[in-house]
Amino acid sequence: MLNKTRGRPRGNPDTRARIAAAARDLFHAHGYPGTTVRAVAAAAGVDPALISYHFGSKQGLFSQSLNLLCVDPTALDQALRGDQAGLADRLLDSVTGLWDAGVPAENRMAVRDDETMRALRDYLDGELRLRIAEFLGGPDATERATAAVGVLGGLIFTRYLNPIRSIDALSPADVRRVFGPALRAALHARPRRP
Amino acid sequence: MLNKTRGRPRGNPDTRARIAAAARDLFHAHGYPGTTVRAVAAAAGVDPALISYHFGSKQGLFSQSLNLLCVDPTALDQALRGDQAGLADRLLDSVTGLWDAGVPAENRMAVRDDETMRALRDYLDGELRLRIAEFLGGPDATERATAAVGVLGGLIFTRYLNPIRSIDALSPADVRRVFGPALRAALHARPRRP
DNA sequence: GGGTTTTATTCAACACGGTTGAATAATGCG
DNA sequence: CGCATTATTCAACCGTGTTGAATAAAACCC
Repeated sequence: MLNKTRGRPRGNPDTRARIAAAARDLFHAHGYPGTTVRAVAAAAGVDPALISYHFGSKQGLFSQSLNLLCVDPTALDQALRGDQAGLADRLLDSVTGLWDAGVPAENRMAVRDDETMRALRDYLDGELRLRIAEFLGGPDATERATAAVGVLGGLIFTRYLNPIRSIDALSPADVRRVFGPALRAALHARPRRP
Repeated sequence: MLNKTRGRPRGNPDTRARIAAAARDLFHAHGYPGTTVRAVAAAAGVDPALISYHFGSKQGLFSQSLNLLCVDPTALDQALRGDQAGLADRLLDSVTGLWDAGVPAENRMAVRDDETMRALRDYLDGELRLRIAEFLGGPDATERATAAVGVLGGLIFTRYLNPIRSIDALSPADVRRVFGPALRAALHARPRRP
């Protein structure tokens, strides 16, 4: 940490990876604004300037150390296979399975900063919505997929990003029970023509 | 902001109100982290120290200058009156009416910081959910209200807080069409017992 | 293998952000 | 009037992210 000699160190210690690991832990525990560059540097046993050198900026450090937090393509692949009747349940399970496991309940609110939001947005709009529309097929497929993305986004928002108690407290089975009707309607009910 | 004399000024200019007004505009335009205390002070034509004096801290300034941003009780009162069949539409209209008017589309993402999130959370869980449950009545009322809050939270999240294009682009009428089925199902379909 | 370039690191300093304490002038109360 | 209170500016402090110079090891080249 302190008073290490100047210049390049002996051997090839993968300092970059150490920094990224420390950053992942701290961002995860204290969120983006709550994590200082100096704290990451200290945890990694390194000078603060090194992180600007390796990652360009604090924002770059964040982007590059948290890449696959809310985007797990395999979970979606499994959900988008099978009969249409069970689609809603499979989608709900894939959401709870991914987020409940990945983020301990205490720290869920910590992952709520610009980069994560942007990643989530791109994922919902660019990936999830299109794949659901493709799977549904038929008339109004894109509008029904949009509605479904709205419902799933609501679950993610009210359960993980800004957890409100009555939804945070549900078990995964309860999530299926409570959100099932709405998601099924979003997926399969024809949006009425006015 | 220039060279004003030290000590108390003549008359009784309501500087506190000027500061609050400037703060409201800037927070609204650039969000909490993007708004510096010094910028607010400059916009109000006062010394930065004054805002610590009057509001205690930047956080205090924020709390006291933005109180009713996403909580307009009268809109909810109107929605929770009338027949149950039209409830979903009235709720959706009250959301789009409130947010679409209040926040110009460009700056919607700016209102996304801890205090706003907390206010929104408390509102969804403490106010909206309870009132909807009370209005619905009958068995499973609280669970159906929870589902409805999830759907409405999804709309707010995917349209205003972290707007994804396909939902942000909808007209208020489209919102009714697209979200209507899901919200109606959430409100009125019995959560199945497994 | 020696000389040069490239890379990885520390150090010191900068600019900016929020906050605080002292100084100062007007107001309000007796 | 005299005195406490209040509203204001100023200068300074401390913590933040970032940058440029110095330095030492590694990698490359002929």
